[in-house]
Amino acid sequence: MRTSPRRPLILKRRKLSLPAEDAAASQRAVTKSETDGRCDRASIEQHAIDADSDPQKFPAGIKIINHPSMPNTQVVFVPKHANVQNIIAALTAKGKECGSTGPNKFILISGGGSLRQACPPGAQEQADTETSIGGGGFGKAVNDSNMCVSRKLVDVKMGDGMLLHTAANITPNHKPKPEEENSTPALTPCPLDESLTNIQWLGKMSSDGLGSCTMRQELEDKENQPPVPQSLKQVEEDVGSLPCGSSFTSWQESIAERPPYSYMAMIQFAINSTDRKRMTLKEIYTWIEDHFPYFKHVAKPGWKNSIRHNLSLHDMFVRETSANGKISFWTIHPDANRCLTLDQVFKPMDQNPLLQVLPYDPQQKRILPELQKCAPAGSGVKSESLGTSSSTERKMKLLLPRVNSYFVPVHFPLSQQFLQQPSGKMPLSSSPSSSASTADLTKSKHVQIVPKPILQGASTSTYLPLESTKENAVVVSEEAPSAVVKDEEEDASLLSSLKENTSYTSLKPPAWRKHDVQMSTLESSQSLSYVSVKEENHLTAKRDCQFTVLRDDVPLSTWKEERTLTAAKSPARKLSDMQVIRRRKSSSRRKQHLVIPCAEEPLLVFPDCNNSDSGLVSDFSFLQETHAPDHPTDLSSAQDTCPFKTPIKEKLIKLPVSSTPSKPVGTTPQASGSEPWRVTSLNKEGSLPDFSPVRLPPGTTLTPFKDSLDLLGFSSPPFHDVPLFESPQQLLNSKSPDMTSGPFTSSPTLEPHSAKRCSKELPIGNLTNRSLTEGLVLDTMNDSLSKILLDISFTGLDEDDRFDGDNVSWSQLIPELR
DNA sequence: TCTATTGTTTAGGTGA
DNA sequence: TCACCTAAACAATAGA
Ligand SMILES: [Mg+2]
Repeated sequence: MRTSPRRPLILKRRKLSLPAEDAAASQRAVTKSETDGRCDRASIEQHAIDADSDPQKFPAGIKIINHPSMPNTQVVFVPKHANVQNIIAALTAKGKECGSTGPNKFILISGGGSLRQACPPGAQEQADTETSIGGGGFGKAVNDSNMCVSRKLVDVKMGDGMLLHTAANITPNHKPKPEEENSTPALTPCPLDESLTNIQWLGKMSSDGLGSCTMRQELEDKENQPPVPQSLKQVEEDVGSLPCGSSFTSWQESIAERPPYSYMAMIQFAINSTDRKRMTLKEIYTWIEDHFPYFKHVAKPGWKNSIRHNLSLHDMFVRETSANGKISFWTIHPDANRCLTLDQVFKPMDQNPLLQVLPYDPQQKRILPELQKCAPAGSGVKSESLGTSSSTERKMKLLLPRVNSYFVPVHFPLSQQFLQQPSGKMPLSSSPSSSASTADLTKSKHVQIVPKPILQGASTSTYLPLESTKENAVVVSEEAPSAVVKDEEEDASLLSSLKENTSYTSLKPPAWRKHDVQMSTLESSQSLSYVSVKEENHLTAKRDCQFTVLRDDVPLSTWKEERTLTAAKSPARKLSDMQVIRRRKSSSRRKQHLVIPCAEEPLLVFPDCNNSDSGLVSDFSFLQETHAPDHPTDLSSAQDTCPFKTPIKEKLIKLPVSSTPSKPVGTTPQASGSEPWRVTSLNKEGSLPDFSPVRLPPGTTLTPFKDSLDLLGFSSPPFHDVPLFESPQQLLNSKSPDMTSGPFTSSPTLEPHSAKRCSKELPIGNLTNRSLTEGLVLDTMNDSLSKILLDISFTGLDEDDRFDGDNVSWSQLIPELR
């Protein structure tokens, strides 16, 4: 039935001959479940029974009663021994009874009682109250009369903050009147043929009842075996095992709901959830299963195949092996890693008004996960997806629009401190003479600039404006470190890293407060370094940086910072020991030759300004190491080293990355001996290789820049109308009017974030400008890519006595310019 | 040798 | 057309 993964799973309602079930047995079952002493079940049921002294009984002792307080809601008590068929039969029968006017929400309560195992007594009491009365947890049930989705979920508020997703609706788009609730079943037409049961969590289950977990696991090992449903109890246990006190999205709570993330996104989430930004395949499996019970309980085992497929297919996922070659770690290519984590994709809507206007991606039934945030723990914020069939119960607000823009973190090797604040706080104006208040600038200066260019054939490193409008543009290109340090400790730390994968760091409540982030030069270097500074803090990394403010090809300034690697804390360790072992393609099926660390890859130095620069290349280039190529082997195989080989991109840009006949190699002219992928990573539209799980539907334009894309051309000098900033202050005081009206202007907030090894993200110590982080999730890799927004903050310009307003010079800001 | 796991690649389908 | 999903073939590898 489910012919497409995008198609919601719908159980066709069938006429079921409800097997007569011994009422006594049913009652026994229920009673037994009550006497299991699991938290508040008895209380719940008792209360429910009190509210409805005549619960309807269905096969296997399933009882359905009206919710004591919630209209259109019924409580379904599922005895332990009831199987899925029983539940379906009961719901079907109930739905048939009530017809279109019947309750459209059902709260399923399993008789297993294991749900409450983890609940402390106090919490149980609370749960009892909330659940039975229906005011707390039940009250959160979404009851959107306008919702067009066919599924509604009812949360059962658990004692410790957990939410149990248990219910599904029966009648979509129908909000029965209260007086219709108890209508005689036989008297009303039954619309359930189309709708019953969009009960995904049931639908995924096979008809052969509830299999044992063990059996399921055995079969699950065979990836091509159909999934075996788990018992409700097991499911509930797993659900209950989710961390308490955290805010969960429905797919995190429910085994029924498939997470609205692509595999690629989930893999990124998984990998980025670790400090080292790497995971073994098994760890990825585990992480996904832990965070998305759907995959643990419902999804076919073939999802693992898909994971592997994605890992292999997408070039952003790079496999590295331990020094001994026995362990393969999957990492995200530093150029592609935006450090997407699960906690970044949702944020409380009430804390970011901007999000409320953010569009829903019509091309994705699933909400753009990367553009969403979830309510923080305990906030009680229930959200609902923006519009749509994805219809998660909670209100999901897009974090950022799927616009043709994204922020480019700019890493300044400044001795001055950085201060970043939400751009929305920034009274940036379109010109230095604007009304930007000094007071606002006192704390932070933001510059959001630079259109993201789409240029065909662009091949250089600097950003090009998409338009020759009046926008001020700052072009910043920076070399970012991209080395992956490997050493023998990898293996030793494997176990620990395995443990950390299950942490729920991503579930921490988003911090939507401003942070004045400061960093020293050293901190900057460390945090910016792709090497495992945190872990390998004996490394001190400097890197070449190029900072270019362009106007008509005139570089305002550039600097370079020499990057060195030293073994400060571990002198005994030689650099060679820390070489990245990255596989490259090989003839082997388990291909990918071992490659040298990125840090030692040939440096590609782009011209500071080049009309043909796409900016996209810069996006890569500034992330590259600038070491001299001390590994000729890597040089010789520059073509082969392109890790990005998404077929589409390859087809379009002929990236010489393929090791297969279907992926032509070497069709792209070598660009000055540099790694071609760094300079020719444009598809026909000039987009970046797609590292992003976020997709922007063609034609989507949320910023005014889009329309000016066609203004770009190779014949036009970049930043034709871009003023040249004489000073940082001027730069900071200037802002494109478009930006002020853009969707980003009010959103960014700061949140502590580990940013190492993340591209397009400005790590500042352990803190990262939230705006940058969020900006990273924007997909700029597709056709609609139109803009790059620079988010630059200069902290301390006002605090520092050395700086005197507009008198601040670049040389002051950048010591290298002196 | 067998099996399981892991990794790569191709192919086909679906929805927007 | 594209992104994404799913399935599958195939191979390398590790371990029993
Ligand atoms: Mg890959």
